[in-house]
Amino acid sequence: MAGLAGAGEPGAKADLLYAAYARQRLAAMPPPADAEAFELAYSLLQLAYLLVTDLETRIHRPRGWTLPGFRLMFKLWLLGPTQPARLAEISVMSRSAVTNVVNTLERDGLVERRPVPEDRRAVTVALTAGGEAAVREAFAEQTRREQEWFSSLDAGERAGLTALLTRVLAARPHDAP
Amino acid sequence: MAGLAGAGEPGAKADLLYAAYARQRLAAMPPPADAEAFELAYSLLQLAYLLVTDLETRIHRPRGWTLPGFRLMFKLWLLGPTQPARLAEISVMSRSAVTNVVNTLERDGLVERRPVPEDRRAVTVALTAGGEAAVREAFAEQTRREQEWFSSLDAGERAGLTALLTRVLAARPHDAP
DNA sequence: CGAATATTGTTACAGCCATAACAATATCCA
DNA sequence: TGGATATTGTTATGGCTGTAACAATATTCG
Repeated sequence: MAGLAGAGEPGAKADLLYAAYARQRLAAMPPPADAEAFELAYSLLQLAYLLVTDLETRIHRPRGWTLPGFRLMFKLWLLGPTQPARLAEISVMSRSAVTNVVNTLERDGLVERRPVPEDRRAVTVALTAGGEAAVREAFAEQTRREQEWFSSLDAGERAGLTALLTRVLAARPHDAP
Repeated sequence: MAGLAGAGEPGAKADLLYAAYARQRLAAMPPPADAEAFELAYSLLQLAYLLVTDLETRIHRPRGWTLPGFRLMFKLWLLGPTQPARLAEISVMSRSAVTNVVNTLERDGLVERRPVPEDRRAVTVALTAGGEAAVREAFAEQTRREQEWFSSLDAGERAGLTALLTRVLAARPHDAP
């Protein structure tokens, strides 16, 4: 507590001060406490959370859209009309989550559901013309903003970061999603 | 589409196949498309999402808790009784989100709200005995699981990954959260 | 062929998150 | 001192997420 209370620097971010403090406290604890594991997981989750929040509030919300909606539309943009079950699989999401996102996108005229003649249970989700325009517009802005976020790393460092993340992703625990 | 349709390997994860396909498609597009930026942001967000989902479903939900609830209790464990506004600040969350999480934790007897004599608007959130036991238990399990997730990297690589993430976090855009 | 099983999409429910508006209280400063 | 301003926590509303249950349809296989 005392370690954090000081926290004097004017531009200092509260989340970084907390992380440093937590790391130091955990380093003084016996196992299973693991200061390195904490710091890695914390920085990963925190960076992802901040990036998501930033993209959401800065790019998508002002247009009346959402980041999950954009990510789904982006997949449709690359893949063409796709069934919800397939979208859920490549997004590693539940089918009901896909249903919800598609509902709001459809309500706003960005995608449409089409029946599948060969399978009367199934449905295909497709971008409308408006949806495609929305994807193009948001995609350009989002790319620009992502570049800003990682501009503190040079190209080699960015490649190294991507490589490490990709390796962890590919080697994820066998009983993980 | 054709590039993804094949996707033959039995153990292949659909999200990784999609990422590889998207990267390849973007690489063939003119700017502002940026395949490297996409791959970096995608792998970061995807890894964070999968890790969060895994911790949530494997560790916290089975005990009737949630990951956001745990993260808040963990902060209380390190910091002691803390005001919601301060928790919101170090979590980079809205105050209403803190209110919601505290509500369910309080309902389940894991934390309690205490009035602050010096400021009649304010409140302090504190762990109960049950809450502290819950934190200790979940903390040990979560640390173990995090170690599993990153076991494909050696200690030096993990440190390098942490360093890169920390740098991006510290140098985040000035107008970002 | 037909019954058991699997798949598809949806709904109901609960939790988290954000924004906006609010009442209560505290602080500032003219 | 007292009115303007700021802060604190909560509520309302809407979107995303998961789990579980469901009806409709497809597939499997005895």
